Amino acid sequence: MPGHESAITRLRAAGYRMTPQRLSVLDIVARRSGHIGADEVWNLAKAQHPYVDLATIYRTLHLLKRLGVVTEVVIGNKLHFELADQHNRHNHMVCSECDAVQTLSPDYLAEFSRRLEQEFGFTPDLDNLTIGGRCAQCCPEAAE
Amino acid sequence: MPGHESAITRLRAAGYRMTPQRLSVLDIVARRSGHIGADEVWNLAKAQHPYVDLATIYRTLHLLKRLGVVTEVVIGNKLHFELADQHNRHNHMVCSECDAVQTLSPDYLAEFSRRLEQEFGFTPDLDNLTIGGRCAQCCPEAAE
DNA sequence: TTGGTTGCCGCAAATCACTGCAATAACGGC
DNA sequence: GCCGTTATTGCAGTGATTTGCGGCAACCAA
Repeated sequence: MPGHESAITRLRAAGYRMTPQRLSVLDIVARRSGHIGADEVWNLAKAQHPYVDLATIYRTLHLLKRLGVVTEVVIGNKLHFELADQHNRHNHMVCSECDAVQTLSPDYLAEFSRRLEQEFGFTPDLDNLTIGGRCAQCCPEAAE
Repeated sequence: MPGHESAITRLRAAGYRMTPQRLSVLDIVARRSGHIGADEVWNLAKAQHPYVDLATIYRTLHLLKRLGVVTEVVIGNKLHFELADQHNRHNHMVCSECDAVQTLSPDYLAEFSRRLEQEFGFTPDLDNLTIGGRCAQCCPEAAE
């Protein structure tokens, strides 16, 4: 529930309209602690509002992402989203074998990010950065 | 042309068979300096071998990626591939606005990678890591 | 409240990537 | 060179996400 007001304000300020569909999506993502798949958002949204289209879910999630209200996590071949909490920013490490997700403090990326900006003028989108690789359990090293 | 031999050897050593389709894909990616889209690989492959299926292209590219022969670059919502050159490793920074691609020395990520491995046992797949963000031209800062 | 503007939604189709399965062909052994 | 084993291919879906379009409704101004 909290976070809605500021998100609605931000939406309006940017010239967007508030609709029941957008409220539903916002509410669903906000209630969930942690990431949630687009399909799951859709299922929950349909319960509140029978004829919501999946395309609307995606468009809304992308809009909220652009506004910085939610962040995107790439897990396997699916997109997940979670409420962007300024007080608890974090990145994700996703295992390409087992899809396990670990969170990571952005402090680990601060120095790297600073250099990209200074040396290349490139502003990395750290909020939505997912790092792929192998977790400790699936690491080839552990298998041998 | 160069790079084929070692790739073929590696394929055989791992118990895979060499087929005309795989040779085509390998040849196409090797001739191209820089990244190439899966659809473009397909078009070029069809010229050499009329009935190649797109599924075969994807399967072959994924196989070559697993063997470390090619690396993957995510550009927009499409996958691109390029020959993995051990003497010229690099990462990619892709602008989410204009899809411009810049290369980046992996040195920038070395320290970061080392910490992930030491502190979490997580082995990031740096060879296939694409960093999204805004390039200098598209950066919001530059617009204001 | 009403009317006009214009952004948003549902629908359908397109796109890109991937998978299951039966037929095919590569490769080692004879 | 021929044969059998079995990895690989082509084909025909399936899954996830995106886009075009016409109608609808949120919002602003009067």
